[in-house]
Amino acid sequence: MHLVPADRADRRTIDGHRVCEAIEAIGDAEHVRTWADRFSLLADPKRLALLLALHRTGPLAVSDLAIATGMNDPAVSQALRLLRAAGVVAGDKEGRVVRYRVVDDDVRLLLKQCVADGG
Amino acid sequence: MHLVPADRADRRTIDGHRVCEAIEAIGDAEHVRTWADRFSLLADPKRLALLLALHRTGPLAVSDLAIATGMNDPAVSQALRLLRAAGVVAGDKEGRVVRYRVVDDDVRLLLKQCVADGG
DNA sequence: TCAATACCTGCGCAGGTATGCAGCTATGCA
DNA sequence: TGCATAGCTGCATACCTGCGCAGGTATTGA
Repeated sequence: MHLVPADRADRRTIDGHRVCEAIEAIGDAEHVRTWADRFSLLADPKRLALLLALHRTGPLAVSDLAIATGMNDPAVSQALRLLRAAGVVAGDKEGRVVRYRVVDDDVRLLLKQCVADGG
Repeated sequence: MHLVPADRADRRTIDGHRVCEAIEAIGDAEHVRTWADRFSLLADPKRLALLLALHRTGPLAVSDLAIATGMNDPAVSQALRLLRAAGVVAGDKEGRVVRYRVVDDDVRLLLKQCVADGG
């Protein structure tokens, strides 16, 4: 198999066959980017705290999240907007209160793994 | 239980008891930060590609990783330095070749989950 | 000793991102 | 209608981060 793109086919390799395996292992670039973006959403302590709270406690209002995490309301709101735009959380409006919950299964698994580690 | 710190105990809550649950759910701040940092390491497509290659293919040399990912050597080297400093990968020197491998079990689980999703 | 290879490091630039502040909209209640 | 509350948005600032370039170290082989 010649999986090495033409623009770098002339470079010297150490373990030639392994390079092809590695390219195969990495897989589709789009898939990698999707997961990198997912990890990026969890890479901020504030956002991760919000998600952990939502994951383990269930639907929570914005201002309650703000009190629980020590953030101010706009900061929570913006974090949730980001997560909502990515399809990770969804909000249910009840009067003037919006309760958010986690709706992404992949993220749920990641959070579960995070909780399993002595959390 | 009064888990709400004094500096924000006077703020009005929507679901008072849930705030305490949420604080408990978030857990230790140090733990959250540790995981956020972990996720941060996987949040870059290039780094994630490197880790996927190492995870699925086994020990690989720096220049082979560079060819497989399309990065240039210094970029790979710097990414590996970051991962090495975080204890995620380790390098075995053989003459002038250094082969890296994944050594962090938590990260391995995350990568496995990433691979499991149609990768 | 000289040259080539494999890898590492420091530096500077460009681009992205979090954060605080002020102000806005919408709902509930009297 | 008037007012307080819940949440959202825009903007400016400071910060972080990835990336390429140039140059340095260590090992191999002639």
